[in-house]
Amino acid sequence: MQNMEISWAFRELADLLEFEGEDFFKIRAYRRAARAIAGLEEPVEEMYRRGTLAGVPGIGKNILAKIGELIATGEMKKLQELRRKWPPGILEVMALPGIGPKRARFLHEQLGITSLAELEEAAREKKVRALRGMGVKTEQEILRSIELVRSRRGRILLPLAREIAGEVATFIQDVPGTRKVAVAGGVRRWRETVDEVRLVAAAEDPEPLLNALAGYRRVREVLERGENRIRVLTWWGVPVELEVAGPGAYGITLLRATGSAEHWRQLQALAARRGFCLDEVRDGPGSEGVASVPPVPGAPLPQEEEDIYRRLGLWPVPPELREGRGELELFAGESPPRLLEVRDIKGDLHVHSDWSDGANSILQMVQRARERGYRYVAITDHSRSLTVARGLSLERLQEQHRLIRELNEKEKDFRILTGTEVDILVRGGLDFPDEVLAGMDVVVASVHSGFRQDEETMTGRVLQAIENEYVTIIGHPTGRLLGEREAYALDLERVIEAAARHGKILEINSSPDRLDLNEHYARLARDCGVRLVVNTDAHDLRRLDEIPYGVAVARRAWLRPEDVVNTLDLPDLLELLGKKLEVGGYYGGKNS
DNA sequence: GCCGTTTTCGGCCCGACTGTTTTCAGTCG
Repeated sequence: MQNMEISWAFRELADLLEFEGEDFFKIRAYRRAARAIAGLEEPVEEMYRRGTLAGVPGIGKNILAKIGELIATGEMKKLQELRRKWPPGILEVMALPGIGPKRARFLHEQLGITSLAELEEAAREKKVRALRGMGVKTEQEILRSIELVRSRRGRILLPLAREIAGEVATFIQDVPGTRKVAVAGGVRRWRETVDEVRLVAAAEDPEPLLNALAGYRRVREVLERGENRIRVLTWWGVPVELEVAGPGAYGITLLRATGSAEHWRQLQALAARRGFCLDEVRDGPGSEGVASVPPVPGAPLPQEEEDIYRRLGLWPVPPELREGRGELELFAGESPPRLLEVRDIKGDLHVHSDWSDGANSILQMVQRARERGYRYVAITDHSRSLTVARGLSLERLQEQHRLIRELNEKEKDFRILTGTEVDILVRGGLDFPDEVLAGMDVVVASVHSGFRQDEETMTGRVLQAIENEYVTIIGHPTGRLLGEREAYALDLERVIEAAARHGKILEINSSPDRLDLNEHYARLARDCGVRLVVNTDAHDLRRLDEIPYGVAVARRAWLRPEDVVNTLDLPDLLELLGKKLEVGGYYGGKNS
């Protein structure tokens, strides 16, 4: 059993117990265990067998026993009981913004609500507003939330999609007859969210591969099947489509299956102008290899994507850029553009530690950053107002910075930058006074409160932060949480314009549920002369490794290394930040 | 539920906001 499945089981257990009104701390313990399991780097099964699982914080006697049960039987009795007891739809109701366990329970008791559809009907019939403690506003809010949930239904975040794609691809790779297999579709293009996983394989005979996938243990049902294509619904509720191409048609099949549809259409048009024909590879015998770019007499059929691009007079277009937004022109020049790559990143300027709500110590985060090949990392814990995140008081902040200066004296070839993620307060202004901010290397200013303010107010808050001379970076500028929370009302064009004017850096937050700024605004910002930074906002070691998600956003925004400040070497970065290079002693604030 | 040179029992996550009330319950970050 995979870590993810075990983690999910505990999450579901926690959700159902919450609906039942079980003790808050017990629920939190299950959630913590779920997170801990998801964050493990080794397979839980192995750790369980070796006896090392008991040492993981958050996993005690009881949870360990439940994990043992899951590993041995594939089931958890307690969870099964709860699943029998409550209809599955109640969890969706409880997940609605504004609806928690109490209200979900209340709606269930009063109106017999067991699903979103039933809740929607009740709200439309104005039955919700009649309940004690609810009114017209709540009812309308419920209808709006249901609509939002509907619009994103079936879409999943990239990390899960990549995990599914990787697992199924590995499985197909091992099927006898498979020559090669690749991930295609939106996953390969690094889209923010996807609604399916697409794979392309090369084999002489598609049959064994299609059969294998149809019988794969994580496949719930076969949705469609053709001669060389199969679409299945997986255990995760995500459709997976596998297309098998004959060896001669692999490249073109992969190209088409990667998309986007618009990119493919433009390629076809370009091919037509050059007297080629990019055909669909169709189902059915005889179609393999017909897939064409044929008419260069004597030339071999292009086997790989790259060959097809070259035949069309283009540099191979990286998958992230294949959106039909002008990339063909970009890659038609004398030399291909040099886009940002993960290996260009020399440090992370937004990282949390266990001084606030991070899970790991400064030294652990630094060690991991070193392992990634970074030359610097900024420790930017939360500021004092964010009490839920154990925001640092002035005293603790200064203590932390003293510690960092000491640590830096021992570090060679690496620099820990002092910093803060300072709250942009509800009524404007920052959570630390200027003279404190002045003494730090990196000041990330972010909004964590008052999300529902109107656009004018919110934009004013952010502009005020940009105008503060000690702020270096605006963190996760729009505050969106993919699939959970819309961006707050913000006039981003004014923000970008102000950032350009004041020389402030805008963040591309790599957290896969944020990706904030998104590719469109990142590109706009760059075009307006704003520098960007790709940060992880990591709260634990593993999340330091999420940098490729942010880099993918940057690439989809066509950013080059020089557009992104954390590709700079330390001296150049410090110069940009207006800081001196020498180690220690540069913490010049009044409070040092 | 987990955890512990403050404890094997009693802490763990608190303050603000919202919509509903007319003093508060529920939700959220």
